[in-house]
Amino acid sequence: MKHKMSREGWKPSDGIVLEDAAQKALVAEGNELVTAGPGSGKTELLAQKACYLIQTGACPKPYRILAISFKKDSATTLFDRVKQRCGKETAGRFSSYTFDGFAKIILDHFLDALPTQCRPSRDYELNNVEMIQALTGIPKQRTTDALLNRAALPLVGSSCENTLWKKLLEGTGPKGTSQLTFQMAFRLVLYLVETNSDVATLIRDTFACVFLDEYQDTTELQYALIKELFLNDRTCVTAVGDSKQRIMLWAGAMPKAFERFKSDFSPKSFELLMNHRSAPRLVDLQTRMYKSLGEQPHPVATSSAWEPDDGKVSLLISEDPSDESKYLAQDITDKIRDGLPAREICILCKQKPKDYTVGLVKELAGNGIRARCENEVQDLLSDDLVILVLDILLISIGSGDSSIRASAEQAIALIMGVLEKQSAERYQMFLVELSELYQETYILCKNTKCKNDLEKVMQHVLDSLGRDAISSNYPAYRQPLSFKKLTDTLSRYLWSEMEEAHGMEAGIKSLLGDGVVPIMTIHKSKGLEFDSVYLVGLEDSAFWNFKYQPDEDRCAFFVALSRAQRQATFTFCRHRMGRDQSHDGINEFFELLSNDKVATVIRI
DNA sequence: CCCTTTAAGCTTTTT
DNA sequence: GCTTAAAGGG
Repeated sequence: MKHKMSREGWKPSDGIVLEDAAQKALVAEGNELVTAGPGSGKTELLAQKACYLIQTGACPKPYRILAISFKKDSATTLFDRVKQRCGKETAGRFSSYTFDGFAKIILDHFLDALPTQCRPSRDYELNNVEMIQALTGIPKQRTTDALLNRAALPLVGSSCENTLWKKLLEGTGPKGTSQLTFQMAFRLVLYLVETNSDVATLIRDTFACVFLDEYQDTTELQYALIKELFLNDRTCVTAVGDSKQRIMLWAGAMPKAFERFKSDFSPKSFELLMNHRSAPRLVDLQTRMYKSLGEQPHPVATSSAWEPDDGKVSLLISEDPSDESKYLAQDITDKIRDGLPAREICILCKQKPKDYTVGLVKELAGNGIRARCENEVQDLLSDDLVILVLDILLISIGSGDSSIRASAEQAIALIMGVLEKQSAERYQMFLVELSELYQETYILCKNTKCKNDLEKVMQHVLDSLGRDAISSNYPAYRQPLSFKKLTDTLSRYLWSEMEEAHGMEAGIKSLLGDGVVPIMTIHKSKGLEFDSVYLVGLEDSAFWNFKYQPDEDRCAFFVALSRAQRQATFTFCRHRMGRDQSHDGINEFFELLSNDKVATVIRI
């Protein structure tokens, strides 16, 4: 085992050199608030800080580090980075959860400590939307949440919100399976730690350090839990975020998140001043927006890999979407023919991406390039089991590379409860079973003639893995009908891809997004980066809310712009969606882009 | 059944 | 703000 390193002697791993502010934030003790603009390398900072805390003993054994993110994606990325930077052993004391994942673990662990009148059944179901709708008779999730939120735990009295809670806790089926919304589960956890000091102490004594990712998006409820658990003189809380990228206010993010953290946690504040992502000319435009985004203007350093004049911002003004589509399609096609991968390009919209890009998608298709709204398939493709099923199909037809084979093998071993260490003999047997599964699946795939056949292949794969075993490894698949939903949707999507792409291999790769230009909303693009970004529809009708939420819409524009590494293009059409378009309401963006030091205006 | 008025959606994640 | 769906009146 490696011995403890001294704090002074510790150096970032993999030859990473952190900027000054990041280095200071890394070694600082106590609570911290880090402002991390786009491309500032906050994942790197958090990963290195985790390594530092564990390797120097600043987070002493047996304490762990807890990182909380909003998306699964960010949670896994952060964990993987820690593993990559400082190895499995160190990562073993690093927990990376989403807010809801963290809450669920607490709920599952301490469920019995809840008072009986608000205790869900052990086998509670989470976010079973249809069931919750059926029980409440309310179609909209947000209305349900708003009503349920009014109830005071532990549900004394019989107000209508308490009755609704009780109805959902009583749940469905003969055994009375409770039906919880995510918000209910979260509130139960908050109640638990507020009222049960044993539970709260157990959690506090597990984690010495807490990281809060994308802190600007924290909701009131999430903040209450963090404060309850980790505002004390032993836990060090590091909040990392950027108020310039705060576009979730409308969905419940705390308007004064940073002020609250400052006054409650009295943190040391740091601001990262590098932008490792974008070229100088794009960064120049980003910093010109600081003032209107409520931040003190200050220089932002770019990566030395860029030339000072690198980066290009354009504003494309056209009469109608067909001109626009032709121009954009040509630009995108040129890039792809020059060797830029389709995934390095992104087409962004403020809203309704499908409506804004029908013409462009057709035009690109004419050039042999596929573009797709990621919003539709994202849910499907962020499901681990879906990816596993697709990987199994790929491997079976002989198209899975070694990394896919390895990750599938690992996942299947986990499902089947086979551990390599446990018994080499047992593992050998498992490998034989695995190759049989691939063999059988291959034969079924070969005879796939319609969507229905495809569904049967998937059912066979699921049966071979064992549905119960899958359920215990993938909690979302404990719910009835979830398997049917998977085979249903996945076979529908895959079959249409296979028809278009002529064949299963091409179909799967295409469904996975290989060679496809992504189209998405600005909101979905948060946290991502692309070589070239096209924002289609810089028009009043897309920014209709600007009058009422100018700050948030400025942030949206900033988020779109800051996704781009090399090129950002904004488009305005005088005529779209069957009516005339204006930009009076969002003229500040046009003034910015009309400055010829900043952008090139193209009129066609 | 048709016309008018009213209300909601638009931008989201999480096991 | 503007579109669409639901609800209400004749």
